[in-house]
Amino acid sequence: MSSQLTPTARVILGMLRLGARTGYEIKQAIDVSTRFFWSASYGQIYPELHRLQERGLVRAEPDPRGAVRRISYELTEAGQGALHEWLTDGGLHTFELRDEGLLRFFFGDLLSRDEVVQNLRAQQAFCDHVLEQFRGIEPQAKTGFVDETQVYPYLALTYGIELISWMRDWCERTAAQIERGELPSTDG
Amino acid sequence: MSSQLTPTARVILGMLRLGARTGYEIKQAIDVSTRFFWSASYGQIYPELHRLQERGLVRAEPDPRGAVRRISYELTEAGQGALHEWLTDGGLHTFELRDEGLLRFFFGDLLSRDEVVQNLRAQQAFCDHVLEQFRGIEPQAKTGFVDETQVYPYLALTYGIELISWMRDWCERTAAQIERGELPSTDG
DNA sequence: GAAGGCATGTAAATCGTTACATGATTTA
DNA sequence: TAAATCATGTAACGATTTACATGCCTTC
Repeated sequence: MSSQLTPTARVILGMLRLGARTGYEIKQAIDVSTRFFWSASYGQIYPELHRLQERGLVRAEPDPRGAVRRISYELTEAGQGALHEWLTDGGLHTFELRDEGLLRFFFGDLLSRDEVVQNLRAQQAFCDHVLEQFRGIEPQAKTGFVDETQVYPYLALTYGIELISWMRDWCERTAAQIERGELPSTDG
Repeated sequence: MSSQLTPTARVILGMLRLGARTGYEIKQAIDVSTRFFWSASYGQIYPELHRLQERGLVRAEPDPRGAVRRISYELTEAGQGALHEWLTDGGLHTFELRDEGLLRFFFGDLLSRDEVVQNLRAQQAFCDHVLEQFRGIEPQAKTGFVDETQVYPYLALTYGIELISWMRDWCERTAAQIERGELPSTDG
């Protein structure tokens, strides 16, 4: 068994350890960094913070910054232990992909050549869109998302950029091949 | 709005169109093909088939092959229409990734250099494992998963092989860089 | 005759998103 | 003063996995 931490607990503890303090800050950090491979919504974050507190993995205290009601969290010893244990347990890890573009491509035999090409162009455009988002994030990532002492978030971003670039290229290459008639298509 | 079809309905209709007949056959087809980017379990497939029948997208009839109780489905006109509509609606499509290895890497600043390298090696081993599975599928894919007239399922498989190979390479490259000390690490 | 695969299904639990509700503060 | 943003939360819904239940058929 790999870890007692729920999926959302894993990002939460990690983000707290990197310097995020409130549920709101955790969500912000996720939205500019891990959301492409590990997302979470308020509907998960706030209840999970309560559960983590009950389990003694985080400590909560009202945060007096400004006058807005705000709750700050930090890891307890047990929380740091659980986080480190998860980060180093060699066990099997979640790897899930849900790619509707690829599913459509898989069913390409049910489409005309033109329709397949159109779908590939749409996927390519989607990749371009994601790459734009990534490049918008780059400056923040270089100086650290949560505070300025981290380097791995930026490396993870470059991974994302290279990966999506590869996908984009594949779409382009494949669409071109189909247009040139190098790959068949059955019907419409 | 992209499509009235639930995620599971999309594979089901597609697989039926490619030649699968029963819920069992659909599940088998998924498990050797789309499951890496679009999976489904019996707990979804059977209820969804009932719902699709109620909506008039599939037609059911008892299948007399052998003596085992067995229910065959085929697409109705409406079902074929809905499938084709989904396959060609240019709208936004689901693209979701959940990658725990990458999340661990993202939190690499919380680990020692050695621990990060170990994680990367584990990810690399995971990629090797997936590639083995893919290569085991290759012969079936060449001759078609559901029947022998399709070519796109095989192309989707080669996509998967190239993609995972790229990931594997990245793990290797990055682990080597970290070992050579070209990338820093904060702590343990 | 036992084991394993074929075949269909349900119930419970988990996980996750979306929409909603509330209220304070900051900025235009 | 209106709009946007900060900040916390809940309820409803939808999607998915897992475990269970059943029974037939084939092979050893």
